[in-house]
Order: sequence, then C-alpha cells, then structure tokens
Amino acid sequence: MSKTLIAASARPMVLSLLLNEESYGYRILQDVMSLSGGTIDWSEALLYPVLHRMENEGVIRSRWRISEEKRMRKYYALTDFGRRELEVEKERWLSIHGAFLRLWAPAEGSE
Amino acid sequence: MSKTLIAASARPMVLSLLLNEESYGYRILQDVMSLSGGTIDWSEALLYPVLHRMENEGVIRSRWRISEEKRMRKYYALTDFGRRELEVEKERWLSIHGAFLRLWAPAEGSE
DNA sequence: TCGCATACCTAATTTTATGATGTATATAAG
DNA sequence: CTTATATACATCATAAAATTAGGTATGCGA
Repeated sequence: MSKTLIAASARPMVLSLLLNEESYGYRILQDVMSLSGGTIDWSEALLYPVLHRMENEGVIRSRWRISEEKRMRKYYALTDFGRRELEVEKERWLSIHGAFLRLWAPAEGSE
Repeated sequence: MSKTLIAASARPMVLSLLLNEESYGYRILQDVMSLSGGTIDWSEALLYPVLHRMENEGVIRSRWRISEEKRMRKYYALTDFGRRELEVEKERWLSIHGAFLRLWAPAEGSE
C-alpha cells in the first residue's frame, strides 16, 4: 500500500533513464529495480501505460526495432520537449527534497 | 499538469510537518507553500481528503480545539504508527532520491 | 457593511493505479 | 521434442485518487 510515491516518480525516472540512450520497457523495469536496490518495484501494468501516456504527451518517441537477439523491441527516446520536461521535473523534485531536508534536519527549534 | 509528484509527496510531507508539533489544515497549507518557496502549491481539495485518509489509516489523530484567536481548528498530531510510517516514507524517499542522483550524475559513461 | 483572510468541507468528473490476465518468441534443460 | 523460464509487449476491470468546482462560517479591518 501507499506506493503512490513510487508511481509518481515514474515519469521523472523514465525521463532520466532515457537521458543518455534509448531504452525499452522491459529493460527500464530492470534498470529501475537495480538502481534502487529493489526498493522500487514497478510492475509492467504500471510502466506500459505510463510510457504510452508519455508518448502521447510528446515527451518520448518510440520505434520498433529488432535487437541483435532478434527480438522485437519498442525503443523509446527523449524528445526535445522531453528534455525540457526533465529539467522541470528535476527542479520540482529537488525543491520537494529541499523541503524534506529542512523538515528532517536534526535541529529541534526550527520547523 | 503532472502534479502527481506533488500530490504523492503529501503524505510524507504531512507526517514530517507533524513530527515536532501538532498543526491544522490551513496552516499546513501555508507551511508547505513557504517551505518550498511556492513550488509546492497544494489546494485545500488536495489536502483535506489526504488528512482524512491518513486519520482513517491511523497515522494521525485529530481533535477540535479553540485557538487563542478564538477560532475552531482541527488539530492533527502524529500517532506512534504515524511515527513509524514516517520512517518508512523517509527511507522510500531517500532510496528514490539516490536513484535520481545516480542518474543525474555528471558522468556520461555510467548512464 | 464589504471584502478578505482564516478555517473547514464535499460532490462530481476525470484520471491513475492495481491485480489479473493475455500473447508471443528465444533459449536452455530435460 | 517438450517444458520451463526469461524476454517482451499489452489490455481489462476494478479500486483508488486527483481535480475542478462549489459550499459554509467566523473574525477583522477598511
């Protein structure tokens, strides 16, 4: 329960993962898992709709390609708009993070 | 659009705000606003249902009290369970944050 | 008395999340 | 050759949550 936060981080996480190279659903799932040491466990039912929404929104773009393993994969890449949106998400994240840090600071008198 | 993240941070944010002292809806709204320098702009329609859900869940507890200004306010306080849940949320947040930091690291090769 | 800030709230619609499935191929094990 | 597993995509139905819009009431200053 209460995985809302994990779900909400999906958009910025996908944008971040695609920053340097294109990727595909199944791999994104594994990357996120390993990046978080298992804490973030996305399901396919979470990710695929998110990818579709994001493509619809225009922040990512997909194309089917056959991998060296001869498997069909839907590769996603950032669009320019997506690159800008990543910056927005990043600032949003850091601003919320800053608020948390202030609240979690050991000092008692503040708050 | 895409305020999902802000909404999702509501639960941990409320728990964090109540860590040291009790508070009430209207004030929580202002605190969050000022803590984030305006980035996080919650609406009342976001917050009140969240508070009710959280009370229902047992992480916070409420009581009506008349303030010095002679106004009725519904004060919320953390329960023991809420205190534990805050720790869980904290770890969750930091683990996701860690993943982002790795992804946003200036190094190109690491991805 | 008018407006604004304070202080709470819900109802209706839209959007998301979740758990359960469904499809198909490559590859390794038996 | 058959079975199991990993890879790879997806949707459907239900449950939960978010968003827009509205509603009530008081204290206080102009």
